[in-house]
Amino acid sequence: MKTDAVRGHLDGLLLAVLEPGPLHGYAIIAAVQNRSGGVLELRTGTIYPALNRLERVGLLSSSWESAGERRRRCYELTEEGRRTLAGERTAWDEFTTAIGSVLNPSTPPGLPT
Amino acid sequence: MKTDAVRGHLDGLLLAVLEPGPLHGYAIIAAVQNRSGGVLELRTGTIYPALNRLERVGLLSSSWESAGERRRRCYELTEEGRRTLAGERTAWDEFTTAIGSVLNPSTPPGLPT
DNA sequence: GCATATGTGTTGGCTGCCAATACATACACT
DNA sequence: AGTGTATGTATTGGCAGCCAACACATATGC
Repeated sequence: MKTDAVRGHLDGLLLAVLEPGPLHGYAIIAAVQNRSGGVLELRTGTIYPALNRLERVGLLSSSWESAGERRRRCYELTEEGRRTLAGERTAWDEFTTAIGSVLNPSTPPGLPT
Repeated sequence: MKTDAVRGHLDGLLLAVLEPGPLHGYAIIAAVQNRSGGVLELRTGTIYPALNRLERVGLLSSSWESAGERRRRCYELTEEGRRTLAGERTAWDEFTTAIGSVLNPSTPPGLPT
C-alpha cells in the first residue's frame, strides 16, 4: 500500500473503528491495522492531530484513563460523530462507484456476452 | 464530490479512459465525466500536467492531429501503459478492500448470527 | 543496563490536485 | 464588425493533508 493512501478518508476510518466502543490512540492504530488485514498502518503523526481535530469539531469526546500506572487518552464517538460516520459511509460508496465505473466500465446489463 | 477526491487515483483514470482508443485532452475530461455519471469533473490544470508526466514515463504516447483547422494532441496507451493499467486496477481493488473493511467490517462468514 | 513494547505528542516537509489565468480557433447571431 | 459560446491546449501558485522523524515517559524481560 503506497504511502498517503488514506488521504481524504482518514476521518471515516477513525470514526468507524470507534463505533463499537471507546479506544485510545495506540489501540486505534492496531484496530485499523487489524480490520484492514494488516494493510493500513497509520502513524502517530497521522492520527493524533486527526483525533484532536475531530474532538475539536465535536465528533469525538476524550477522557484520560489510568491503566495501572499508565495514562491513556480514550476517545469515543459523540452523537454527531455517529451521524457523520453514516455520511462518510455514503460518501465512500459514491466515491468508489464513481472511480470504479471509470476504471472498470460495466458492461451494460442485458447486452449479449 | 469533494475537491481533491481523485488524489492518488488520477493515473488510473486517465489510463482507463484511453483503453478503448486514443483521445485528446478535452475529450478525456468528457470521457471521465461521462463514465463517472457526471460526478468526476477534472480540470485542465489537473490532466495536462498528468498526461505530460505519463508520456514522459512511457505509459502514453501523443501525436498532434488536425481536425479541420484545429490542432489536437491525441494520447494513446503504450504497451507499458496497458500493463500499468492492469496494476492500477489491482491496486484499486486492494485499496477499496482495505478501506472498506475498516469502514464496514463484514460479519465473518460462517459465524452464527 | 539495555532492548523492546506500550503510550502520547509535535514539527517540517513534500506530494499532487485544483483554481485562476492566458491564449487561440470556429461558428452563430445581430 | 462585434459579441458570445463552444472547443481546445497549457502554465502557475497555493495549500490541504498525510507522513517521517523526532522527543519523551513507563513497564517488563533478559
